[in-house]
Amino acid sequence: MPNSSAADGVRALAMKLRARDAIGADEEKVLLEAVDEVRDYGAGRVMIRHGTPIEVSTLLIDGMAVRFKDLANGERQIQEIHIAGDFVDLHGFLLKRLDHNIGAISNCRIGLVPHAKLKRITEEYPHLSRMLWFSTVLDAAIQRETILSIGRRSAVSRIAHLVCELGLRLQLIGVGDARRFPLPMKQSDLADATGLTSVHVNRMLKQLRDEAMMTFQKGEVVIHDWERLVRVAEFDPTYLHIEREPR
Amino acid sequence: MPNSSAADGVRALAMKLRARDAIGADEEKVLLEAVDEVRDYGAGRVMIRHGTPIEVSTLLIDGMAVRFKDLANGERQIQEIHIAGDFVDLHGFLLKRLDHNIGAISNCRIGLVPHAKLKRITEEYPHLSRMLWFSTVLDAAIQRETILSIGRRSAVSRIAHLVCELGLRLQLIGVGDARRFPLPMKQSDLADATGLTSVHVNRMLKQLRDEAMMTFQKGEVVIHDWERLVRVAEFDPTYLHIEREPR
DNA sequence: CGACTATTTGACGCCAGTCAACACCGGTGG
DNA sequence: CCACCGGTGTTGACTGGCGTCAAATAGTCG
Repeated sequence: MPNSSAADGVRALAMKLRARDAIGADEEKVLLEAVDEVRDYGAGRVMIRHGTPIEVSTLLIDGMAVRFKDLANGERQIQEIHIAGDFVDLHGFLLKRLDHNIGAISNCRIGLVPHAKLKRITEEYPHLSRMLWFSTVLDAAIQRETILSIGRRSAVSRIAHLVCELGLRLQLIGVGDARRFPLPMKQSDLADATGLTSVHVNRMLKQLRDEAMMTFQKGEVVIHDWERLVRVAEFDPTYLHIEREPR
Repeated sequence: MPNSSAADGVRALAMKLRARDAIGADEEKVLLEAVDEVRDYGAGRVMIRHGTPIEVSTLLIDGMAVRFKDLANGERQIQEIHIAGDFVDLHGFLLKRLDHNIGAISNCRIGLVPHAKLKRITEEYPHLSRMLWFSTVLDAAIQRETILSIGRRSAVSRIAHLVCELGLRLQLIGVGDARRFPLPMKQSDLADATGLTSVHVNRMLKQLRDEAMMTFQKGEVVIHDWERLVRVAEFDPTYLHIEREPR
């Protein structure tokens, strides 16, 4: 299990937000104080099940988690991939119950933030509230790009795009670099995230490897030709809104 | 062009929100006062182009609009369909520039709300702010369901699902009923919304017609067998969060 | 070493895409 | 009133990208 603390999770969140606007030390402190409890989940576990009323939101402190839904025939669709510093179900503060599941891809450590504390933040810290709001609309932007990927991009392109996005998001919280980063997903997870089958994901990964663009082995992505990967993915990071603006 | 007023748009928004929580007359008034200007756009026009910095948000007063992105090869993906009462780019308040385009499907009338006024709302009306926040996370929930549709549902199922969702959303704002509602989209629009081609959309519509589930002609949907349509779509409206809760 | 899970590869099938022709419909102008 | 026209919808024949099925290989943990 990870050995990070709530402070590490909040730090990752702050890094992510600071790429978009200034966050004061006081605001970071408010966030840290909002974390009530820390929990661990093993890889593969479902951390939150859809439909259950919730009164806390979940900050991912360490590990990789996903939001997903299942269909009756057992097919699964991953709707967003989350990394440390992501407030996985902050939207649950408004929704009161989730419409999807949240699963641990790798071993995960999470911090629980009671909605009562979030409510107090909305009443007392307007700017911080807006930044939390921002983080939910950023998630939505990422999900919209996923709609484009799955709806219109080819299989190779979808995988390339997913890799570009995750590489960039991980860099923002100080994990990995432009050429190499950890990705603890199975090929079947990638399939569920891209709307493909694991067999076809495997074929596309081979293609990307054969064409010397990138390698994905043993939970690590190595990018050999970022330029070409970006071109194949039609990756345009605008939707990640990496710009410091007063928000 | 439509002949509705800003008040009609705000009323639709209030109806939509009141299906999820109580909204006071005072709060509705604040919303109405936030609308600065009303504009019309003809069907097919692009109302907001991605990338341009924005300082107002757009309330759809009348008509049908979509968020969409294009790929280099000219393919288009519609990411969400909007109806009267939808705050089409409320998230632009936080994002400062949009990462997608907003287009008018039918003739549209919109109300412009300056971000300065939204900011004041976040500082003075916490509950209303949370409801606006809610409406952005509701959009995100709808977009997540779209990811599931496009990623894992069959072609017929995607179209059936889209129809079920729109029927329900329109009912909430008092348009149409459970058996019949207006849908001013072309088959090619449906294709762009479902990640299919217009030819295949046509075939699936024929199938739904032949099996006496629903008809879509001349901009109107008539549902003949709601039960069966829901089953084909695997439509579960939980994700629309139609429950009054203190938020 | 053995059991299990994940990855890899090949052969084959099908759902949806492509291409193309034709029908329909409302609008416009002679 | 009809000829024409552009946009949209409809249909058929054919193609192809990705899915399915299945078996072999590699990696992991006891």
